[in-house]
Amino acid sequence: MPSRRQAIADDIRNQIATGQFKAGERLPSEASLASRYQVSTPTLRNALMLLQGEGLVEKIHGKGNFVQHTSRRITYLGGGRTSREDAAVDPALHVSVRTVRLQAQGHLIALLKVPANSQLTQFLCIRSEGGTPHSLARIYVPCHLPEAGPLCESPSSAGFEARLMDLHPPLAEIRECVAARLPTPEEAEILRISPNLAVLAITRVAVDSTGRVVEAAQLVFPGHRTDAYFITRPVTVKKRREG
Amino acid sequence: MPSRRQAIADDIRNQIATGQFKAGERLPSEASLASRYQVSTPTLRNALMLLQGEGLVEKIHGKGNFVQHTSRRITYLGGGRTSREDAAVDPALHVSVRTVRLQAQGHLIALLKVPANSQLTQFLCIRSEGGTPHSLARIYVPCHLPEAGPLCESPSSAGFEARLMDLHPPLAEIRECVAARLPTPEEAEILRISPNLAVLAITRVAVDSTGRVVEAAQLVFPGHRTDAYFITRPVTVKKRREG
DNA sequence: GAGTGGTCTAGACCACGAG
DNA sequence: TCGTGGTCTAGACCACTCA
Repeated sequence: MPSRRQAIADDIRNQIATGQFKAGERLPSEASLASRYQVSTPTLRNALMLLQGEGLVEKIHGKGNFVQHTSRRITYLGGGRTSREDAAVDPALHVSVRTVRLQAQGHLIALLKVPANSQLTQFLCIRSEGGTPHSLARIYVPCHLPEAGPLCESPSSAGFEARLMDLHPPLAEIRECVAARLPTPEEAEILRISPNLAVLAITRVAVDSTGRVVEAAQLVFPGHRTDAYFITRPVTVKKRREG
Repeated sequence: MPSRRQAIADDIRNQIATGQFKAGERLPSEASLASRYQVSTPTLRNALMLLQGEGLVEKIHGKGNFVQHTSRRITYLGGGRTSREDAAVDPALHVSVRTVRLQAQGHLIALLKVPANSQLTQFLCIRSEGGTPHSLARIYVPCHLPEAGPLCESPSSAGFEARLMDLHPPLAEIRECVAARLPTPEEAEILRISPNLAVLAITRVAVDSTGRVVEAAQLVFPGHRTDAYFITRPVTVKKRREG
C-alpha cells in the first residue's frame, strides 16, 4: 500500500507531466492543496518534498511552490575537467571567491599530506546562476607551491584547471570521493536548499608526479539538481591468465 | 539560532563520541528520549534521522535505535574496478542474482544505444553483508554479445569485471554518472533504509573500442554509508599556449 | 501482549516576501 | 499587514519484533 504522501506526489507529478501545472507556474498554497487532498499540512509538505527531491518543484519561503524549469541541472565533470558552463563563457554564471590563509589542522593534514600548522590558502567559492546558488567549493592549496599566488586573480574554474595543467612537476592523478549526505545547516543556507534534502559532496585531491598534493577541494552541490560525470579509460593490461 | 532537532542531534552525537553511548548499543526508546529532551516525538525522530544520515545511528523497526559500528562504510570504485570486499574474497558478503530477459524500452534504448525492442539480459543483483543489504544493481547486457551467457554462472562483481577485461574488441571507456536522490519506495524497502534518506545512484556505461555499448548498469547504494571513489590520470597533453 | 519505530493528524507559532 | 512556507506540538493509529 503506497503511503499517503507518495500518492499525492504521484498525482501532482502527473499534473506537471500533463501540463496542468506549467513550468515556472506557482502551485496552489500548501494549505489549499492540503484541504484538496484531505490531508494535514505536514503530510502535504512531505509530498512536496519528494517532488523537490526530484527537481520538479522549487520551494521559496514566503512566496510559494513553483514548478521547476526542467534541464536546469548542474553538471560536474570529474578528472579535473571543466564543464562548458563556465563563468568565463556563460555570463549568467557568477562566482564569488573569498581567500583565506590558514594553518593546516584536523582532517586537512591528512588530506593534503602536509605537516600540522603549515600554511594553506583556502578559496571559498560560491557559484550562482541568476541568483540561485549552484555549488559551494572549499579549495585548499599548500603555500609551498609557487602557483598559489596568481590564482586569486583568476577565480573561475578554468583558472584552477589551467593551473593544474601547467604544473612542474606535472599533474599525475586526480582522486575524487563522492558521497551523498544531508547538508550542514550552513550549507543548506548558502545553497538555499531544504536541510532535509541531500547534497552531493565531492572531495577532490590532485597529486603531481612526485606524489605531492597540489590541491584539495571539498565541493558541495544540491543533490536534486546535480549529476557528476566520470569518464575512465581502462589501463590497457595484458589479458589475464587465470585458472 | 540552531533548530531544536539540530541541538538534540548534536547532544546525542557528543554522547556517542565520548563513549556514553557505545557502538552496537541500543539507545533509549524514542518516547523516553523525547521526554528527556522535552520535545515531541516527531522532533526527536527528526534528530535521529540526522544521525542516521551521518551513519552514526541505525534504526530497526520494532527493535530500537542502535549506535552504528563505525567503518561499516561501503566503497564503490569507479572505472570498472572491483573493490577488495568482493563476494569471492569475503564470505560475509552475499550476492543474489536474478536474471531476466527483456526487450529494450524507454530510456534503456538511449542508454545502451540499441534498437527498440531488441533483446536484453537484465541481471538484478542485491548485495548483502550479514543480512544487511549493501547495494542494488540492475545490469543490462545486449544479447548480441556472445559473452552474455556465461555471466549467469559467475554472479560476483569479479565475474562482471573479468568479462569486461576479456572483450573482443577490447573495452575502451567507462562512463559513470553519479547522482544523489531519494529512493523509490521499492529501493527503500530492498535496501532497508528510510525513504527520507538519499541514495547514491550511479549509472555506468561500458563502451568497447568500436563505440558499442557492452554493458549498462544502474547501481543504487544507501547514501549515508557509501563512498564512491574515482581515480583519473589526466591525458598527457602538450602544454597549452594561450594568449 | 508489551514495546518498539513508522505514519499521520489538526493545529500553533515563527520567519520570510510583497504590497 | 497579509499570505506564504518552516518548525514544532501532543497525541492517535498501525506494523514490526520478541518473549
